[in-house]
Amino acid sequence: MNDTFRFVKRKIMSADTDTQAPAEPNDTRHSIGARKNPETEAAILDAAAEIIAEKGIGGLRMEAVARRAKAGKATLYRWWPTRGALLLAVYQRKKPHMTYRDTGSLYQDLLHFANDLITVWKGDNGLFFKAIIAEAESDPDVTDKLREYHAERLEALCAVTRRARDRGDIPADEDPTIRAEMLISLLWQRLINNRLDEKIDGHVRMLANSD
Amino acid sequence: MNDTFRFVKRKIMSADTDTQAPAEPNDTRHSIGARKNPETEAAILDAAAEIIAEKGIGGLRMEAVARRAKAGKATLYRWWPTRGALLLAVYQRKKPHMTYRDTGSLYQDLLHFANDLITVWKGDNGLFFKAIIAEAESDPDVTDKLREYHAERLEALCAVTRRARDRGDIPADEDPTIRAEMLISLLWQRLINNRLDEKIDGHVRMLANSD
Amino acid sequence: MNDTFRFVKRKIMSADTDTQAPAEPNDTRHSIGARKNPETEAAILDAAAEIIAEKGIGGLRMEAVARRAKAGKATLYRWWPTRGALLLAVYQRKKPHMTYRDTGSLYQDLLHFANDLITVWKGDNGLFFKAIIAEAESDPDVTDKLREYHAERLEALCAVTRRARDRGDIPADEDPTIRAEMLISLLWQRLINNRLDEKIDGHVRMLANSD
Amino acid sequence: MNDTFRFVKRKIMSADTDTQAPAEPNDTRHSIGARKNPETEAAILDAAAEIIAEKGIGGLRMEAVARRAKAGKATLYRWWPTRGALLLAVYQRKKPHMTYRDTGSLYQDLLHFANDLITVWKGDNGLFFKAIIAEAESDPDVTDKLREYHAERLEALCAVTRRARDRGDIPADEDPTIRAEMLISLLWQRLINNRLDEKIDGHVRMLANSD
DNA sequence: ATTTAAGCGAGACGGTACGTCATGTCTTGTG
DNA sequence: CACAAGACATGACGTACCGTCTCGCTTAAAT
Repeated sequence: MNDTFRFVKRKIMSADTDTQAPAEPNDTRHSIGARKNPETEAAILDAAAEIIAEKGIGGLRMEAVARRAKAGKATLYRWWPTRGALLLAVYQRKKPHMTYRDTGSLYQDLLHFANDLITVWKGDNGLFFKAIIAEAESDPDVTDKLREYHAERLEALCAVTRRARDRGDIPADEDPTIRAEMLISLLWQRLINNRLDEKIDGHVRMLANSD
Repeated sequence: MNDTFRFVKRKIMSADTDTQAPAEPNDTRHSIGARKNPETEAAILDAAAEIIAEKGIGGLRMEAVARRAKAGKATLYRWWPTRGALLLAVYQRKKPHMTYRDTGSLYQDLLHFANDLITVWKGDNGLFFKAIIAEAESDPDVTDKLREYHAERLEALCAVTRRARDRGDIPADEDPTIRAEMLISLLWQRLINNRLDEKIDGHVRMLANSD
Repeated sequence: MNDTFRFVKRKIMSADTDTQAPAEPNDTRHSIGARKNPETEAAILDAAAEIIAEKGIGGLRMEAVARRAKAGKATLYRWWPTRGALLLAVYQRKKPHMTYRDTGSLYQDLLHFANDLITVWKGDNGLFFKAIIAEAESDPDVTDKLREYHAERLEALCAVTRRARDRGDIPADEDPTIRAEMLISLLWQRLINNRLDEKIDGHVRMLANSD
Repeated sequence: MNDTFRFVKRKIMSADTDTQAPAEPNDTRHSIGARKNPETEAAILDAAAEIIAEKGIGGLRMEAVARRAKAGKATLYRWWPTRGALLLAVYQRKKPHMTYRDTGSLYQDLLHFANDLITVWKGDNGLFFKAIIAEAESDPDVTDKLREYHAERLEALCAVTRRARDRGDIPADEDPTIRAEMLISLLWQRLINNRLDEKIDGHVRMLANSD
């Protein structure tokens, strides 16, 4: 077999009205071999986060993410095949780390928790969390993840109410998850209704009252 | 210019009620003069309700509504210019009428309310309400309407807690909206997390405990 | 049914980095009702013709046609669902009208025909015809159409050879399509091999010789 | 950054030999040092030939070739940088060896040649040759190669017509390439139009007639 | 014997085009 | 003038290939 037909030559495309403009071919990212490029991942998650922050989850378009991240759509879909997956990945990066205090007073502990969460949610995080709630309506994966978040947060807050029960601040026969779930539910509702600014100390006091 | 070369190869459409239903071509609705035709409105809202029930709110397409209702898209957009507006109109027609009992016991009253609402939500209504919550994330009109619903329900439930306060079942200095809002928030959270089946009597008992 | 939910309001999109630039919304074509818009058809066929003339059939992209014609892709696909269909429609518009002379000399008649066709093919028409030949390899519709073209041209040219046979210029028992098909085949081969410039009078003379 | 949220929902691929064939994962080919591996070359050309035979040249994808040949895309592009180059290499391997007989009768010689070529083309070779004609429309290298093939075949067939002229079977002053080119052109046209089955003896007889 | 250099399978990457779908606007013809 | 019908420009969808790239490896030739 000879090499008669081996001729290396690339067709040069003349700059063209019809073919989509390839823009300037400057500092584009490249493959780093047969494995995921962390720079690409970061660029995509950053882009998605920016867009969600700007327009909410309803305005999150996969194309727009790829465009802003200067990534190919195939790359985007390779790692995050649905909008929900992308949304969750973004949220994961900025998931707030909540601290749960132990002041010896249930009222103080719950109030601190509530105020901390409200503070966090007044920034971008609230917008993201609302987006996840909205997406959960249609994406079962997001639904599951949302419930998982809820369970985690509930469990953490239960440590507070359990301490209170051990101290005798709330009835010994009451499930400590009850008051924790009530508080978290209240905060979800306030977030959804854009009512984070309204006062909650009355509610917290009610929850902290022994009986 | 003749059409010699126009030959259309149409792909076979998957049998889907909305996608291409010619149905019976008789009895088409017509204009009834220079005013809105109630038959048209009913047909559209029915169609929308059916589609939401079948595929959820994420599957609600204006085109599909028009097609199923045998209505023109222009007609549809004339009266319900956004998906949210249509959604709200549909919900308006099937909004549950809640009854608030007066048994003389706060625990019983709240439990009845909660169980009634849970029962309602386990049918289509819950799906619709979740859809509205999701849509509220991106449509300010829906957000407003959702808050309005919440306020209405809250006010109605407050009648219950106010009676309890008057009876002395809860502290006299406590805002009666507090326990009402807590209960409603709990139910929202349960709806969102698909946890309507879990028990709530412990929570209600806590809310009904006086001091 | 009240009109509580009827609120006409369009969301104004802020000019945006992510959403594809909508360009200037100047003199865009519009629908003219529930029927095909001839302006649109013309714009699309013009655009396709230009692109083929510039880059050949291999460079014909449906997207590029839509872009240049300022037409939607859906519109394009509605009327010309394949590249081949579009190609044929374009060719139809510029199909050369051949004239077949009757000089009393077979040689002269064939030579005129050949030179006329060569002249036509040296312009865009040859490029188009080559494109159709190429497309026929993969698109059965184009294959059929190409054969049909061939048959038409053959039939027309047969009138010339039939006259010659009646005159006794070629054997009475010879099928008149034979020499016609030979000449056309020769010209096809010359077109495909970019050899239209090479002389053909020797070939024509051979075909015109009685026997 | 963990991968908690990376969950890939892969669609079920339609069973297609090229699309995702892991096949036996053993005995992978390797480099044999700083030179081209003949096994690789064979595997690639075989794969390409199979695919063309199955789906035609329009269905020839570089990716599919690499996949089926279990070769890296870089390897493929290193040696055959364009589809046309690959196509030509494949054709080179199965290029029919034509025999040109000398029966002493021009009619018999031409008829044998024509029938031999038709027989060859009715197998895969015709498909390949049509593919090359199609590809020539857009790839100048293929155009050149095609013309070269044509010239070779023409020259070989000219030996036949030249003998006939020497015998006095055709006019002494006629270029022997003329009848050879006519016959080849006819066969090309028949191939392109899928008309290889139609009879050609009338045409050949005309070409064999002396004066 | 060790270094160097290239071939090789693998597959991620930035892209472009595909063909389909829904959007919201429009213009018709009918009643 | 409301209405059905549906064409239209727009743009996102998710998929498929393109041609380039880097990786980690294998082997043979050069040192």
